[in-house]
Amino acid sequence: MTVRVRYAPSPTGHIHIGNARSALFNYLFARHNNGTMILRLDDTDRKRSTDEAIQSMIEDIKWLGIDWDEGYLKGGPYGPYRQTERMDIYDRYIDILLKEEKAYELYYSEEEIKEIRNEYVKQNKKFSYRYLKETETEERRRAFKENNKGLLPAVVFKVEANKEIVVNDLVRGNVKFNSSEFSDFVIRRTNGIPVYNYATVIDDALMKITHIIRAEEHLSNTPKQLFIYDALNFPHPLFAHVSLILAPDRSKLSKRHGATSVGQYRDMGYLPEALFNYLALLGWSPKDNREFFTKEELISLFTLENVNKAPAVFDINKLTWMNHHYIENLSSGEIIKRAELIGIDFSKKTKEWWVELIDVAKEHLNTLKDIEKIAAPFFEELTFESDVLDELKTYQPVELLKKFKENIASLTEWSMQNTLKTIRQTGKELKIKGRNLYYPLRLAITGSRAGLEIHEFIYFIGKEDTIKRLDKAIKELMKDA
RNA sequence: GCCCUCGUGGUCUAGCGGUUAGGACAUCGCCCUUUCAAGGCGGCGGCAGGAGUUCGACUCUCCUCGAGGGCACCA
Repeated sequence: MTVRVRYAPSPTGHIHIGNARSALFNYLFARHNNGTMILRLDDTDRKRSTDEAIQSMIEDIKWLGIDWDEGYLKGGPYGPYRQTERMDIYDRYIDILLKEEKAYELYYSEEEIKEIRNEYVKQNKKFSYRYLKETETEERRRAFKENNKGLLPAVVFKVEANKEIVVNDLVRGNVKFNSSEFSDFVIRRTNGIPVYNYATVIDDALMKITHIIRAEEHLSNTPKQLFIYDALNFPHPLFAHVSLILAPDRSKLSKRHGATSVGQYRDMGYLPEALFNYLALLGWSPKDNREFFTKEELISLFTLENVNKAPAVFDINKLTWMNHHYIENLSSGEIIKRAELIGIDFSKKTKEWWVELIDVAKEHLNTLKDIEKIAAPFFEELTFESDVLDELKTYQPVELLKKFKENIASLTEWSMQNTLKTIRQTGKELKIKGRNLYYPLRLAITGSRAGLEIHEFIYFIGKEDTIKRLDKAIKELMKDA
């Protein structure tokens, strides 16, 4: 049996981190088993599934490094792969269910149902479509047709009472439900569009999906889907319900927690290989103490047995640490290429200048965006925040700055090595060393507490600018002396 | 309310009846006699609780508690 898995997002914009991990697990599982990865668009929510939304979803998934063999944009033997293009197929099976009396048509509008349901809730009575159907009159049917032009009666699936149903789940074992916990449910709306729990079954069955790997939030609805499999005599697929990714406060990761989409992480300067690696390790473990894996290694190691049952908190700190590692291992040229892709501007200096800068700045970069932070002082006038100035004063650095200016001015051969030598030389002459030597120079020349090593910074801004900056700092310090 | 799932340090995890409970991120300290950062070394910190079963439970069973998810003409 060849493995066939699918990623079936509802394209409503950028891919959510949780969905991205589902896609990732499907992808790894497919590749590990030499199976087929299918991309299907569950776009029955027409309001939200715009063309732009589909575009950014495709961009995100490709950027992350996930590709697929069959489906949207690729075609295949079981198409079309967009639910909105499969309406005739859904209708065909609706007809079968209706004919076999496994479903029924209900002549109530959505609004009417809502009202009735509210009424029932108020009276503490249990709502059921079945009762409505049993008490439905010929008169109501006639009235529905007359009053609801263009609308069809809803189609409701009949749930048989008191049947045990088990979800065969590869990560949770056999999860048992009793059908009496469920009541009849709508499978086709009055507007003719089928509902998720129905459409997904038709698609998964017809597309011969063997393993459904998806988030745990779907587990409780799986019995409903299994009822439909059974009603249509479709063989059950195997399931793998993967735990949710949680925010630091242990609730479901949502917009109020900050960045939650793949696109946002790309724009913040995270590398796809870092996100890929990090996400793979969230809820899955190779049972090994290593942390860094290439895509190929993950593919060869990935199995569903090693998927974790407990939900996992998304930790941006660890992602950032991982990202730093991946950036540091890229060549400076490659880093620039990647950074250009997210719109970082390299036009103010030559390519050579940037490569040289990034060669030494690499180890400071947590994200690609940090390049802007590190480069900013080169393009901005030197200014002093009052607290930085106060701190600088505590070193009483005027003599040091003057001496250093003198030494740097007489430096003939401009190199990183020599700027460092000049600092040491100045220190020796004044008998200052360590933090007392380097830190005031850093504060005076950059106006900032962090960044490149100070001799590197001096090298990159050049002699003239260094002297100008020293003058400015000295002037600032003398002001209220 | 009903149903389902889960529970190892702050976080991600290894462990599948006998371990000084291992690793990583974060945090703290030290070192790198040259700063911040990076790096190296080290420290703090954990089996949710209670009953069983067993010579012996993080590991097996039950209960409690806690967390999350589902119960839509959303997906």
